[in-house]
Amino acid sequence: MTDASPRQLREKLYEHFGFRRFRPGQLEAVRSALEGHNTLVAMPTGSGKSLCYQLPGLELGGLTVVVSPLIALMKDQADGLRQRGVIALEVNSARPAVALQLAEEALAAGVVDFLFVTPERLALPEFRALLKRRRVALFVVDEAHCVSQWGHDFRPDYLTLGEAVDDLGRPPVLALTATATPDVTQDVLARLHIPGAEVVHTGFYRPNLDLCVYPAAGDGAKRAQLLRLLARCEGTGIVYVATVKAVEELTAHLTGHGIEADGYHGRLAAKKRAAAQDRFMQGGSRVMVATNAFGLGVDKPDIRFVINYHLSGSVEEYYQEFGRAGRDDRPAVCALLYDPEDLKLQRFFQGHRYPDDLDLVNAYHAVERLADGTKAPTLAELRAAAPLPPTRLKVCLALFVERDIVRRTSRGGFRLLRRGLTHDELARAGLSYRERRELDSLRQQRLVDYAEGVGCRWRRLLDHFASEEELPEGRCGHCDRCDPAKFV
DNA sequence: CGGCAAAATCATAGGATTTTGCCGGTGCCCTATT
Repeated sequence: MTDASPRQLREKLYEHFGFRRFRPGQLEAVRSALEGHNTLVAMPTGSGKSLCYQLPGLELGGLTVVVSPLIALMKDQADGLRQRGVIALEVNSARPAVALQLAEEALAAGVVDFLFVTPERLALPEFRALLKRRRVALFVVDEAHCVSQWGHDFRPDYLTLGEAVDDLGRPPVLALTATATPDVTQDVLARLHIPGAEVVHTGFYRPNLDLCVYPAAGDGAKRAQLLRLLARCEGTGIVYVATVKAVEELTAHLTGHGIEADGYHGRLAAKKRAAAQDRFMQGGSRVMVATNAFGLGVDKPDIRFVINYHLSGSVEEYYQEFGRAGRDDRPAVCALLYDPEDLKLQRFFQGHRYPDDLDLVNAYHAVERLADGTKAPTLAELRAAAPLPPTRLKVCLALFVERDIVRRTSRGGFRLLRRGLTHDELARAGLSYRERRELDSLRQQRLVDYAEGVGCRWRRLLDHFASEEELPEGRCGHCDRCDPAKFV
Protein backbone atom coordinates (compact mmCIF):
# COMPACT_ATOMS: atom_id res chain seq x y z
CA MET A 1 0.00 0.00 0.00
CA THR A 2 2.36 2.69 -1.16
CA ASP A 3 0.22 4.99 -3.24
CA ALA A 4 -3.12 5.24 -1.50
CA SER A 5 -5.17 8.22 -2.55
CA PRO A 6 -6.77 10.49 0.05
CA ARG A 7 -10.08 8.97 -0.89
CA GLN A 8 -8.91 5.42 -0.28
CA LEU A 9 -7.44 6.52 3.02
CA ARG A 10 -10.75 8.07 4.02
CA GLU A 11 -12.41 4.75 3.28
CA LYS A 12 -9.91 2.99 5.49
CA LEU A 13 -10.57 5.56 8.18
CA TYR A 14 -14.28 4.82 8.03
CA GLU A 15 -13.71 1.09 7.96
CA HIS A 16 -11.48 1.00 11.03
CA PHE A 17 -12.69 3.93 13.11
CA GLY A 18 -16.08 4.96 11.76
CA PHE A 19 -14.98 8.55 11.06
CA ARG A 20 -15.83 10.23 7.77
CA ARG A 21 -12.98 12.70 7.67
CA PHE A 22 -9.50 13.24 8.97
CA ARG A 23 -8.64 15.98 11.41
CA PRO A 24 -5.83 18.38 10.53
CA GLY A 25 -2.49 16.67 10.03
CA GLN A 26 -3.79 13.13 10.31
CA LEU A 27 -3.96 12.42 6.61
CA GLU A 28 -0.40 13.62 6.02
CA ALA A 29 0.89 11.60 8.97
CA VAL A 30 -0.94 8.41 8.04
CA ARG A 31 0.10 8.67 4.42
CA SER A 32 3.75 9.30 5.25
CA ALA A 33 3.85 6.29 7.58
CA LEU A 34 2.08 4.04 5.06
CA GLU A 35 4.55 5.04 2.39
CA GLY A 36 7.29 3.82 4.68
CA HIS A 37 8.80 7.20 5.49
CA ASN A 38 10.25 8.05 8.86
CA THR A 39 7.90 10.68 10.24
CA LEU A 40 7.63 13.03 13.19
CA VAL A 41 4.15 14.30 13.96
CA ALA A 42 3.65 17.29 16.24
CA MET A 43 0.05 17.95 17.18
CA PRO A 44 -1.67 18.86 20.44
CA THR A 45 -2.90 15.97 22.59
CA GLY A 46 -6.59 15.39 22.14
CA SER A 47 -6.48 16.16 18.45
CA GLY A 48 -6.27 12.53 17.41
CA LYS A 49 -2.62 11.64 17.60
CA SER A 50 -3.24 7.97 18.39
CA LEU A 51 -5.06 7.51 15.13
CA CYS A 52 -1.89 8.56 13.30
CA TYR A 53 -0.16 5.34 14.32
CA GLN A 54 -3.17 3.05 14.74
CA LEU A 55 -4.46 3.37 11.20
CA PRO A 56 -1.09 2.69 9.54
CA GLY A 57 -0.44 -0.11 12.04
CA LEU A 58 -3.71 -1.78 11.16
CA GLU A 59 -3.25 -1.29 7.43
CA LEU A 60 0.36 -2.42 7.24
CA GLY A 61 -0.41 -5.65 9.09
CA GLY A 62 2.34 -7.40 11.00
CA LEU A 63 3.77 -6.10 14.23
CA THR A 64 3.61 -2.48 15.34
CA VAL A 65 5.84 -1.67 18.30
CA VAL A 66 4.78 1.34 20.37
CA VAL A 67 7.24 2.84 22.85
CA SER A 68 5.39 4.64 25.61
CA PRO A 69 6.73 6.54 28.64
CA LEU A 70 4.07 5.59 31.21
CA ILE A 71 2.55 2.27 32.15
CA ALA A 72 -0.83 3.95 32.67
CA LEU A 73 -0.66 5.43 29.20
CA MET A 74 0.14 2.07 27.62
CA LYS A 75 -2.79 0.52 29.38
CA ASP A 76 -5.26 3.13 28.10
CA GLN A 77 -4.13 2.75 24.53
CA ALA A 78 -3.94 -1.04 24.58
CA ASP A 79 -7.39 -1.28 26.21
CA GLY A 80 -8.81 0.93 23.49
CA LEU A 81 -7.39 -1.26 20.74
CA ARG A 82 -8.45 -4.50 22.40
CA GLN A 83 -12.01 -3.24 22.62
CA ARG A 84 -11.98 -3.16 18.85
CA GLY A 85 -10.83 -6.75 18.63
CA VAL A 86 -7.20 -5.99 17.86
CA ILE A 87 -4.47 -8.05 19.52
CA ALA A 88 -2.60 -5.53 21.65
CA LEU A 89 -0.16 -6.52 24.40
CA GLU A 90 1.74 -4.59 27.01
CA VAL A 91 5.12 -5.50 28.35
CA ASN A 92 6.20 -3.75 31.54
CA SER A 93 6.95 -4.38 35.19
CA ALA A 94 3.31 -4.06 36.21
CA ARG A 95 2.39 -7.20 34.29
CA PRO A 96 2.44 -10.52 36.14
CA ALA A 97 5.09 -13.06 35.13
CA VAL A 98 2.48 -15.31 33.49
CA ALA A 99 1.27 -12.49 31.25
CA LEU A 100 4.84 -11.73 30.20
CA GLN A 101 5.42 -15.39 29.38
CA LEU A 102 2.25 -15.46 27.27
CA ALA A 103 3.27 -12.24 25.53
CA GLU A 104 6.59 -13.80 24.65
CA GLU A 105 4.88 -16.83 23.14
CA ALA A 106 2.40 -14.72 21.22
CA LEU A 107 5.27 -12.68 19.81
CA ALA A 108 7.16 -15.77 18.80
CA ALA A 109 4.03 -17.10 17.11
CA GLY A 110 3.66 -13.83 15.22
CA VAL A 111 0.06 -13.16 16.20
CA VAL A 112 0.51 -9.77 17.86
CA ASP A 113 -0.73 -6.60 16.13
CA PHE A 114 0.39 -3.95 18.62
CA LEU A 115 3.06 -4.32 21.24
CA PHE A 116 3.39 -1.58 23.86
CA VAL A 117 6.72 -1.34 25.64
CA THR A 118 8.70 0.99 27.85
CA PRO A 119 12.10 2.22 26.65
CA GLU A 120 13.64 0.44 29.64
CA ARG A 121 12.23 -2.88 28.53
CA LEU A 122 13.35 -2.34 24.98
CA ALA A 123 16.90 -1.69 26.20
CA LEU A 124 17.16 -5.16 27.75
CA PRO A 125 19.29 -7.42 25.52
CA GLU A 126 17.08 -10.48 26.11
CA PHE A 127 13.97 -8.60 25.11
CA ARG A 128 15.67 -7.02 22.12
CA ALA A 129 16.79 -10.48 20.97
CA LEU A 130 13.23 -11.79 21.18
CA LEU A 131 11.94 -8.89 19.11
CA LYS A 132 14.73 -9.13 16.56
CA ARG A 133 13.36 -12.44 15.39
CA ARG A 134 10.16 -10.72 14.22
CA ARG A 135 9.79 -8.31 11.36
CA VAL A 136 8.56 -5.03 12.75
CA ALA A 137 6.22 -3.25 10.34
CA LEU A 138 6.12 0.07 12.19
CA PHE A 139 8.09 1.46 15.12
CA VAL A 140 6.18 4.13 17.03
CA VAL A 141 7.57 6.48 19.67
CA ASP A 142 4.72 8.09 21.56
CA GLU A 143 5.37 11.35 23.45
CA ALA A 144 8.61 11.57 21.53
CA HIS A 145 9.76 14.79 23.19
CA CYS A 146 10.63 12.52 26.14
CA VAL A 147 13.63 11.36 24.11
CA SER A 148 15.08 14.85 24.35
CA GLN A 149 13.48 15.98 27.60
CA TRP A 150 14.16 12.88 29.70
CA GLY A 151 16.82 10.92 27.83
CA HIS A 152 19.80 13.00 28.82
CA ASP A 153 19.28 12.91 32.55
CA PHE A 154 16.21 11.24 33.95
CA ARG A 155 15.51 8.18 31.81
CA PRO A 156 18.63 7.46 29.81
CA ASP A 157 17.19 4.34 28.21
CA TYR A 158 15.45 6.77 25.89
CA LEU A 159 18.89 7.33 24.39
CA THR A 160 19.11 3.68 23.34
CA LEU A 161 16.04 3.81 21.08
CA GLY A 162 18.15 4.67 18.04
CA GLU A 163 20.15 1.47 18.55
CA ALA A 164 16.89 -0.44 18.90
CA VAL A 165 15.69 0.96 15.57
CA ASP A 166 18.92 -0.19 13.91
CA ASP A 167 18.76 -3.56 15.65
CA LEU A 168 15.22 -4.21 14.45
CA GLY A 169 16.29 -3.74 10.85
CA ARG A 170 15.32 -0.09 10.53
CA PRO A 171 11.54 -0.33 10.22
CA PRO A 172 9.72 2.92 9.40
CA VAL A 173 9.67 5.09 12.51
CA LEU A 174 6.73 7.25 13.52
CA ALA A 175 7.43 9.70 16.35
CA LEU A 176 4.48 11.49 17.94
CA THR A 177 4.61 14.52 20.18
CA ALA A 178 2.56 17.51 21.28
CA THR A 179 5.30 20.12 21.22
CA ALA A 180 8.55 20.48 19.44
CA THR A 181 10.72 23.48 18.79
CA PRO A 182 13.09 23.08 15.85
CA ASP A 183 16.01 22.19 18.14
CA VAL A 184 14.02 19.58 20.10
CA THR A 185 12.80 18.08 16.82
CA GLN A 186 16.38 17.83 15.59
CA ASP A 187 17.54 16.23 18.83
CA VAL A 188 14.72 13.67 18.74
CA LEU A 189 15.38 12.75 15.12
CA ALA A 190 19.11 12.41 15.74
CA ARG A 191 18.62 10.19 18.80
CA LEU A 192 16.19 7.96 16.92
CA HIS A 193 18.66 7.71 14.02
CA ILE A 194 16.15 9.14 11.54
CA PRO A 195 17.72 12.52 10.70
CA GLY A 196 15.88 13.07 7.44
CA ALA A 197 12.41 12.20 8.67
CA GLU A 198 9.37 13.99 7.38
CA VAL A 199 7.91 16.45 9.86
CA VAL A 200 4.17 17.03 10.04
CA HIS A 201 2.83 19.64 12.39
CA THR A 202 -0.53 21.23 12.80
CA GLY A 203 0.46 24.56 14.28
CA PHE A 204 0.68 26.01 17.75
CA TYR A 205 -1.84 28.82 17.85
CA ARG A 206 -4.86 28.10 20.03
CA PRO A 207 -7.16 31.13 19.84
CA ASN A 208 -9.46 29.84 22.58
CA LEU A 209 -6.66 30.14 25.15
CA ASP A 210 -6.28 33.55 26.79
CA LEU A 211 -2.69 34.13 27.90
CA CYS A 212 -1.80 36.42 30.78
CA VAL A 213 0.99 37.11 33.22
CA TYR A 214 0.54 38.56 36.71
CA PRO A 215 3.67 39.84 38.41
CA ALA A 216 3.47 38.61 42.01
CA ALA A 217 6.42 38.56 44.38
CA GLY A 218 6.32 36.06 47.21
CA ASP A 219 3.71 33.67 48.52
CA GLY A 220 1.41 36.28 49.96
CA ALA A 221 0.94 38.13 46.70
CA LYS A 222 0.66 34.91 44.75
CA ARG A 223 -1.96 33.39 46.98
CA ALA A 224 -4.05 36.54 46.85
CA GLN A 225 -3.78 36.66 43.07
CA LEU A 226 -4.58 32.96 42.81
CA LEU A 227 -7.74 33.32 44.87
CA ARG A 228 -8.81 36.28 42.74
CA LEU A 229 -8.30 34.26 39.59
CA LEU A 230 -10.12 31.24 40.95
CA ALA A 231 -13.05 33.40 41.95
CA ARG A 232 -13.26 34.69 38.40
CA CYS A 233 -12.64 31.48 36.47
CA GLU A 234 -15.34 28.97 35.82
CA GLY A 235 -15.09 25.21 35.94
CA THR A 236 -12.12 23.04 36.78
CA GLY A 237 -8.44 23.59 36.21
CA ILE A 238 -4.83 22.94 37.15
CA VAL A 239 -2.48 24.96 39.32
CA TYR A 240 1.12 24.03 38.58
CA VAL A 241 3.78 24.52 41.25
CA ALA A 242 7.45 23.59 41.20
CA THR A 243 7.86 21.52 44.36
CA VAL A 244 6.18 18.72 46.28
CA LYS A 245 6.08 20.85 49.41
CA ALA A 246 4.30 23.64 47.56
CA VAL A 247 1.69 21.14 46.39
CA GLU A 248 0.91 20.13 49.97
CA GLU A 249 0.84 23.67 51.31
CA LEU A 250 -1.18 25.21 48.53
CA THR A 251 -3.72 22.39 48.50
CA ALA A 252 -4.29 22.95 52.22
CA HIS A 253 -4.52 26.69 51.69
CA LEU A 254 -7.15 26.40 48.97
CA THR A 255 -9.13 23.82 50.90
CA GLY A 256 -9.05 26.23 53.83
CA HIS A 257 -10.70 28.81 51.60
CA GLY A 258 -13.50 26.48 50.70
CA ILE A 259 -12.15 25.49 47.30
CA GLU A 260 -12.25 21.81 46.43
CA ALA A 261 -8.63 21.04 45.67
CA ASP A 262 -6.58 17.88 45.27
CA GLY A 263 -2.82 17.57 45.25
CA TYR A 264 -0.74 15.52 42.85
CA HIS A 265 3.00 14.85 42.72
CA GLY A 266 5.44 12.05 42.01
CA ARG A 267 6.05 11.15 45.61
CA LEU A 268 2.43 10.24 46.33
CA ALA A 269 1.65 6.57 46.78
CA ALA A 270 0.34 5.05 43.56
CA LYS A 271 -3.16 4.58 44.96
CA LYS A 272 -3.49 8.18 46.13
CA ARG A 273 -2.20 9.43 42.82
CA ALA A 274 -4.73 7.43 40.87
CA ALA A 275 -7.51 8.50 43.22
CA ALA A 276 -6.63 12.20 42.88
CA GLN A 277 -6.47 11.92 39.10
CA ASP A 278 -9.78 10.04 38.88
CA ARG A 279 -11.52 12.61 41.07
CA PHE A 280 -10.25 15.43 38.91
CA MET A 281 -11.08 13.73 35.63
CA GLN A 282 -14.64 13.08 36.78
CA GLY A 283 -15.14 16.62 37.96
CA GLY A 284 -15.15 15.70 41.65
CA SER A 285 -12.56 18.32 42.56
CA ARG A 286 -12.35 21.77 41.11
CA VAL A 287 -8.61 22.40 41.26
CA MET A 288 -5.67 20.07 40.82
CA VAL A 289 -2.57 21.45 42.48
CA ALA A 290 0.31 19.58 40.90
CA THR A 291 3.97 19.38 40.00
CA ASN A 292 4.90 18.54 36.44
CA ALA A 293 4.26 14.88 37.31
CA PHE A 294 0.67 15.64 36.34
CA GLY A 295 0.36 15.97 32.64
CA LEU A 296 1.18 13.09 30.32
CA GLY A 297 -2.02 11.33 29.41
CA VAL A 298 -4.24 13.94 31.03
CA ASP A 299 -6.86 14.30 28.36
CA LYS A 300 -9.73 16.12 30.02
CA PRO A 301 -11.44 18.26 27.41
CA ASP A 302 -13.05 20.86 29.68
CA ILE A 303 -10.14 22.25 31.66
CA ARG A 304 -11.07 25.94 31.93
CA PHE A 305 -7.87 27.30 33.44
CA VAL A 306 -4.22 26.45 33.96
CA ILE A 307 -2.41 28.68 36.42
CA ASN A 308 1.34 28.44 36.82
CA TYR A 309 2.17 29.44 40.36
CA HIS A 310 5.89 29.06 39.63
CA LEU A 311 7.92 29.53 36.51
CA SER A 312 8.38 26.40 34.39
CA GLY A 313 11.76 25.26 33.13
CA SER A 314 11.34 26.44 29.57
CA VAL A 315 8.88 27.84 27.05
CA GLU A 316 8.30 24.30 25.75
CA GLU A 317 7.40 23.00 29.18
CA TYR A 318 5.19 25.99 29.81
CA TYR A 319 3.39 25.50 26.51
CA GLN A 320 2.84 21.82 27.32
CA GLU A 321 1.40 22.74 30.71
CA PHE A 322 -1.02 25.48 29.74
CA GLY A 323 -1.86 23.59 26.54
CA ARG A 324 -3.87 21.14 28.63
CA ALA A 325 -6.56 23.81 28.91
CA GLY A 326 -9.50 24.14 26.55
CA ARG A 327 -9.16 20.98 24.50
CA ASP A 328 -12.88 21.29 23.80
CA ASP A 329 -12.07 24.52 21.90
CA ARG A 330 -14.08 26.57 24.37
CA PRO A 331 -12.42 29.58 26.05
CA ALA A 332 -9.91 28.95 28.82
CA VAL A 333 -7.52 31.09 30.85
CA CYS A 334 -3.77 30.41 31.04
CA ALA A 335 -2.11 32.55 33.68
CA LEU A 336 1.44 32.78 34.91
CA LEU A 337 2.16 34.21 38.36
CA TYR A 338 5.57 35.68 37.73
CA ASP A 339 8.28 36.23 40.31
CA PRO A 340 11.87 36.42 39.02
CA GLU A 341 12.98 34.82 42.31
CA ASP A 342 11.50 31.52 41.11
CA LEU A 343 14.28 31.29 38.57
CA LYS A 344 16.62 30.14 41.29
CA LEU A 345 14.88 26.83 41.78
CA GLN A 346 14.97 26.07 38.08
CA ARG A 347 18.64 26.98 38.07
CA PHE A 348 19.22 24.46 40.79
CA PHE A 349 17.46 21.75 38.76
CA GLN A 350 19.54 22.67 35.76
CA GLY A 351 22.76 22.76 37.77
CA HIS A 352 23.29 19.03 38.22
CA ARG A 353 21.26 17.73 35.36
CA TYR A 354 23.97 16.46 33.05
CA PRO A 355 27.27 14.65 33.55
CA ASP A 356 30.27 16.89 34.14
CA ASP A 357 33.90 16.19 33.25
CA LEU A 358 34.55 14.33 36.49
CA ASP A 359 31.56 12.03 35.90
CA LEU A 360 32.85 11.20 32.43
CA VAL A 361 36.35 10.50 33.71
CA ASN A 362 35.00 8.28 36.48
CA ALA A 363 32.72 6.37 34.13
CA TYR A 364 35.47 5.96 31.55
CA HIS A 365 38.00 4.73 34.10
CA ALA A 366 35.53 2.13 35.32
CA VAL A 367 35.14 0.77 31.79
CA GLU A 368 38.87 0.89 31.22
CA ARG A 369 39.57 -0.95 34.47
CA LEU A 370 37.04 -3.73 33.84
CA ALA A 371 37.41 -4.11 30.06
CA ASP A 372 40.40 -6.42 30.09
CA GLY A 373 41.33 -7.73 26.67
CA THR A 374 38.14 -9.03 25.13
CA LYS A 375 35.99 -8.72 28.21
CA ALA A 376 32.96 -6.44 27.88
CA PRO A 377 31.73 -5.52 31.38
CA THR A 378 28.00 -5.43 32.03
CA LEU A 379 26.09 -2.46 33.39
CA ALA A 380 25.82 -4.15 36.80
CA GLU A 381 29.60 -4.64 36.95
CA LEU A 382 30.24 -1.06 35.92
CA ARG A 383 27.72 0.20 38.42
CA ALA A 384 29.61 -1.52 41.21
CA ALA A 385 32.93 -0.14 40.00
CA ALA A 386 32.09 3.45 39.11
CA PRO A 387 31.58 6.06 41.84
CA LEU A 388 28.56 7.76 40.27
CA PRO A 389 24.79 7.32 40.48
CA PRO A 390 23.42 4.58 38.19
CA THR A 391 21.36 6.93 36.04
CA ARG A 392 24.30 9.25 35.56
CA LEU A 393 26.47 6.29 34.60
CA LYS A 394 23.96 5.27 31.93
CA VAL A 395 23.99 8.75 30.43
CA CYS A 396 27.81 8.67 30.30
CA LEU A 397 27.77 5.26 28.64
CA ALA A 398 25.23 6.43 26.07
CA LEU A 399 27.55 9.31 25.25
CA PHE A 400 30.52 6.93 24.91
CA VAL A 401 28.48 4.74 22.58
CA GLU A 402 27.50 7.72 20.46
CA ARG A 403 31.14 8.83 20.23
CA ASP A 404 32.38 5.32 19.37
CA ILE A 405 34.40 5.18 22.57
CA VAL A 406 32.60 2.01 23.63
CA ARG A 407 30.25 -0.33 21.84
CA ARG A 408 27.26 -2.12 23.32
CA THR A 409 27.41 -5.84 22.60
CA SER A 410 24.31 -7.84 21.78
CA ARG A 411 24.53 -9.45 25.21
CA GLY A 412 24.45 -6.17 27.03
CA GLY A 413 28.15 -5.70 27.67
CA PHE A 414 30.22 -2.60 26.97
CA ARG A 415 33.28 -3.17 24.80
CA LEU A 416 36.01 -0.58 24.98
CA LEU A 417 36.97 0.70 21.53
CA ARG A 418 39.34 3.49 22.52
CA ARG A 419 41.71 2.93 25.39
CA GLY A 420 43.84 5.56 27.11
CA LEU A 421 41.75 8.67 26.46
CA THR A 422 43.02 11.70 28.34
CA HIS A 423 41.02 13.99 30.56
CA ASP A 424 40.97 16.59 27.78
CA GLU A 425 39.67 14.16 25.20
CA LEU A 426 36.89 13.09 27.55
CA ALA A 427 36.07 16.71 28.32
CA ARG A 428 35.75 17.30 24.60
CA ALA A 429 33.32 14.40 24.34
CA GLY A 430 31.35 16.02 27.15
CA LEU A 431 31.19 19.33 25.37
CA SER A 432 27.73 18.49 24.07
CA TYR A 433 26.48 18.44 27.64
CA ARG A 434 28.15 21.71 28.43
CA GLU A 435 26.38 23.18 25.41
CA ARG A 436 23.14 21.59 26.49
CA ARG A 437 23.46 23.19 29.90
CA GLU A 438 23.91 26.58 28.27
CA LEU A 439 20.97 25.89 25.99
CA ASP A 440 18.82 25.07 29.02
CA SER A 441 19.58 28.36 30.68
CA LEU A 442 18.87 30.12 27.41
CA ARG A 443 15.52 28.35 27.25
CA GLN A 444 14.78 29.46 30.77
CA GLN A 445 15.63 33.01 29.76
CA ARG A 446 13.19 32.78 26.87
CA LEU A 447 10.40 32.11 29.33
CA VAL A 448 11.50 35.13 31.36
CA ASP A 449 11.40 37.15 28.13
CA TYR A 450 7.88 35.87 27.58
CA ALA A 451 6.84 36.93 31.08
CA GLU A 452 8.47 40.36 30.88
CA GLY A 453 7.82 41.03 27.20
CA VAL A 454 5.58 43.91 26.18
CA GLY A 455 4.36 42.57 22.82
CA CYS A 456 1.65 40.06 21.94
CA ARG A 457 2.22 36.88 23.95
CA TRP A 458 0.94 34.54 21.25
CA ARG A 459 3.20 36.19 18.66
CA ARG A 460 6.17 35.59 20.94
CA LEU A 461 5.28 31.94 21.43
CA LEU A 462 4.76 31.34 17.73
CA ASP A 463 8.10 32.96 17.02
CA HIS A 464 9.70 30.74 19.64
CA PHE A 465 8.39 27.64 17.90
CA ALA A 466 9.53 29.12 14.59
CA SER A 467 5.93 28.88 13.46
CA GLU A 468 4.88 30.89 10.44
CA GLU A 469 1.25 31.05 11.46
CA GLU A 470 -0.29 34.44 10.89
CA LEU A 471 -2.22 36.41 13.48
CA PRO A 472 -4.81 38.95 12.35
CA GLU A 473 -2.96 42.26 12.01
CA GLY A 474 -0.15 40.84 14.10
CA ARG A 475 -2.33 40.91 17.22
CA CYS A 476 -4.26 38.03 18.69
CA GLY A 477 -6.84 39.57 21.01
CA HIS A 478 -6.25 36.60 23.28
CA CYS A 479 -3.56 37.89 25.61
CA ASP A 480 -3.19 40.59 28.23
CA ARG A 481 -0.92 42.61 25.95
CA CYS A 482 -3.37 42.82 23.06
CA ASP A 483 -6.47 43.26 25.19
CA PRO A 484 -5.50 44.47 28.70
CA ALA A 485 -9.09 45.27 29.66
CA LYS A 486 -9.96 41.60 29.55
CA PHE A 487 -7.46 40.75 32.30
CA VAL A 488 -7.77 42.82 35.44
C1' DC B 1 23.08 27.80 43.50
C1' DG B 2 21.01 30.30 47.38
C1' DG B 3 17.75 31.17 51.04
C1' DC B 4 16.58 30.18 55.51
C1' DA B 5 16.91 28.34 60.15
C1' DA B 6 19.39 26.33 63.70
C1' DA B 7 23.71 25.85 65.89
C1' DA B 8 28.12 27.49 67.09
C1' DT B 9 31.05 31.22 68.32
C1' DC B 10 32.66 35.16 70.89
C1' DA B 11 33.60 36.82 75.30
C1' DT B 12 32.48 36.82 79.67
C1' DA B 13 26.17 35.88 80.70
C1' DG B 14 22.59 38.55 77.19
C1' DG B 15 22.86 39.10 72.57
C1' DA B 16 24.92 39.87 68.21
C1' DT B 17 27.58 37.73 64.54
C1' DT B 18 29.32 33.87 61.95
C1' DT B 19 29.11 29.11 60.49
C1' DT B 20 26.84 24.98 59.28
C1' DG B 21 23.11 22.14 57.50
C1' DC B 22 19.29 21.36 54.76
C1' DC B 23 16.23 21.46 50.81
C1' DG B 24 14.61 21.71 45.97
C1' DG B 25 11.05 17.37 39.67
C1' DT B 26 9.82 14.09 36.23
C1' DG B 27 9.32 7.00 36.20
C1' DC B 28 10.78 3.02 34.75
C1' DC B 29 12.55 -1.43 37.32
C1' DC B 30 13.93 -4.85 40.90
C1' DT B 31 14.45 -6.58 45.58
C1' DA B 32 13.73 -7.20 50.34
C1' DT B 33 10.36 -6.88 53.92
C1' DT B 34 5.61 -6.97 55.99
